[in-house]
Amino acid sequence: MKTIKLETKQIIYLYPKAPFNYTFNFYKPDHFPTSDCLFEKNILWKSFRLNGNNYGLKFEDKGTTDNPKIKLTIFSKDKLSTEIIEQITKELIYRLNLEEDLSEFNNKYKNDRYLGQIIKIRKGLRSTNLYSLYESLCVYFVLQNATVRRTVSMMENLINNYGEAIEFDSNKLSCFWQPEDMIKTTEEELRELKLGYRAKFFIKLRDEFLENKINEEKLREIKDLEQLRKEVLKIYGIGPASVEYLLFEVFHVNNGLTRIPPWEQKIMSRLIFNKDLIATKEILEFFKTRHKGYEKLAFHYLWEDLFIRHQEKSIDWLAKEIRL
DNA sequence: CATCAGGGCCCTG
DNA sequence: CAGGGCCCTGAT
Repeated sequence: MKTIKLETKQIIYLYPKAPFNYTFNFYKPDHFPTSDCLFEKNILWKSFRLNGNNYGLKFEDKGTTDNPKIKLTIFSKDKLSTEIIEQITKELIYRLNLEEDLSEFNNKYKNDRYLGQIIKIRKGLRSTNLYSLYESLCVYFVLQNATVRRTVSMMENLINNYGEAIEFDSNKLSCFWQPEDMIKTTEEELRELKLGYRAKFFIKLRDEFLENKINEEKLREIKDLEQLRKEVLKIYGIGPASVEYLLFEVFHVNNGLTRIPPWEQKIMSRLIFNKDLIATKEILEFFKTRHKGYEKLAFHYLWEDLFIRHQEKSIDWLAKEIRL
């Protein structure tokens, strides 16, 4: 894997719509570890690919929850044109969901028995995702039917074989591969990388992106939730479980929770009902009645808060559910 | 040494 | 719409 040094710097500032909690929107202890980002001392370094170019992003908090301001340093090989900077900015505003107005949600549930305390310390938490649609889909593939260790191993195999590495701001990070990096890749080759039955998903996904049959821009324009769901479910390898992640993380849809996968079921059973296992129907009903219109976002608040608390001080029952 | 479920999905009948 | 097959791994 070749390493590209990015030494040109460009600083810009991003102003998210308040409330926006910097730390809890960038610090994600629930995500499986990947070598494409690094979070330390409230700074996030992330490799970033746009239109075939590699960039290094460095995010720093320069504001408050009610008056948010993010300092972004873009590292690149060559000096960036104004157009490119605008393009990157626009893309980040979408992916980080910076224009989402959460005041109504945070106000509505500030006294909610389950969300109230969380909102108090983490208001402004929202659906954010620095990955492109293609990159997100690849992540959902390797999450399927696998525990953390296997997911990590599949991801590292893919990055080491098809990705690159960049060095910027004294950090070395790996970069996600893009569809064109897999142009000569065969299913057999992917099977050797221990991707198993998922191998054919990657081949089909590459082809559909290269033929522009999957177009992220066009999908973003679909405002009707059920139509969007129907459209993304057509993607080979994406079923009812992955589509829930996709709608919330990639397209920032806050409502419409329809399915709770087994692992989430166990954790929510304990967290909300203090029981070993509650029927998914009952969990869905919980969000539907209490947080109508914000089911997924409410789920996200509970989930993120739990994992942040776990990171700060280990929660025994949760530690047992995180299978390596 | 087997057998099996696991942060699911596709295909068949 | 139910159920079998699929890849690999660690647990039992």
